[in-house]
Amino acid sequence: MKKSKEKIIKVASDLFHKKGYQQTSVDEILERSGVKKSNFYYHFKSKEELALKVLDLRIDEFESDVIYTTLRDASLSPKKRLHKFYERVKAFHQSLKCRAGCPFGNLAIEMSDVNEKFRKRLGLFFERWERTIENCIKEGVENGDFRSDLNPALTAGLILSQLEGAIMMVKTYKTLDPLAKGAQSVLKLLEAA
Amino acid sequence: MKKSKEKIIKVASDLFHKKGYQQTSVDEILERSGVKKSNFYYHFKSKEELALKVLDLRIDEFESDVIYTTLRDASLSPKKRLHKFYERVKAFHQSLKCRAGCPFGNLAIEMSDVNEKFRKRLGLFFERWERTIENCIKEGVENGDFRSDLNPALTAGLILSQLEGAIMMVKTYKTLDPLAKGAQSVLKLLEAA
DNA sequence: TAATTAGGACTAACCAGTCAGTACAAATTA
DNA sequence: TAATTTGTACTGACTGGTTAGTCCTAATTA
Repeated sequence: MKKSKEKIIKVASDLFHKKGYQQTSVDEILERSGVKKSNFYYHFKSKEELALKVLDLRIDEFESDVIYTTLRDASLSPKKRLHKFYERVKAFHQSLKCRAGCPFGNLAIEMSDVNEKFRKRLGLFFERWERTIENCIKEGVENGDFRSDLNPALTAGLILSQLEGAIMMVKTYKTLDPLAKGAQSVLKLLEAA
Repeated sequence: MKKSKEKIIKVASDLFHKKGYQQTSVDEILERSGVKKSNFYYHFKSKEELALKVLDLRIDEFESDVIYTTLRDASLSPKKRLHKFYERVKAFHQSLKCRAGCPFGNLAIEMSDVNEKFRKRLGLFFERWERTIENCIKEGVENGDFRSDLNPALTAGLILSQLEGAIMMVKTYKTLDPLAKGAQSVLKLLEAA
């Protein structure tokens, strides 16, 4: 049941990531998923509705993915958490051969001026992500992993921005270097003296 | 004469920044510049050629803009240079009302997987920018503005990534906060003890 | 029997790009 | 100096393809 719907979502999720929302045509989603147009519009009232659904799903998946949950893995020290987080992010972009980039960052740049629904969802998502990093930093400051004079909230903002920018550079340079060096640099700067 | 060509470039430069390359139609450039299509194709052999021209011009302009040249302003201490640089970037995005984002970062994300010509130009541009920042950091390490254990190249990479990510967040949140807080955070972390 | 899928024809707007030809001024030639 | 050529800028009409989305009927499946 609803096999077509699932197939559409899967294909669309991949295409939106790799080509962006606006550059992915409904016809291409249809062709790749082997679903007929009439069936598509039976399940979704518009391309926008599909994309919003796909975004919500991607956010849910990511927030329960190891990459993300590593940040609150209580079995690891805050410093180790951050280190492992970066390793997993690197592995993800390696598996993408330095293409595509961050599904959320891409969409934020593409859609923030164009569609408020996308912008708001992405804004809330980034805020949650930032808070998750903030807690990790806070704990690290408390247990002595990180410099005692760090402002956790400010530092979390820096880490997330740096990460998104580094992924942009990975996509541009087609090397993992910006991510590897960025991680190294951040970890070094946060380190307790 | 060639007034049409200049008008096209001006209008296209603005539209490419605000809407992206692929989402800007030749027809819209024509409408806004009051130039006829046949005239457009007299001056440019394709939309791509125009966009490449526009990109080259934007890069040239930026590299001689105050925002950029502040980074090598020998009349200022390295720390002051960096501070002033962030202030000018903030002013730029304030003038854009937190919309549009970074013309180069946007294009890098949009085009790096799609068109090698764009990707290469942007890659070289980012490299030059990074080296400019690197020199500023190096000098700051030498004169005692910044921590003596900083690796200038690594730090420059971090600063540029963080900047691009922060601009992404500015566009998403529609506040200058990510840029303001990011600058504060970076300056603090680089500070000599 | 109700939900789902197939099939296909259609619309209206939009897309990048082409084409043959016009207008005019400056340079060249007779 | 008058006639001609050349180069630049421009125009309007057009092509072939793509876009998201609609409409309707019939078949299939849970």
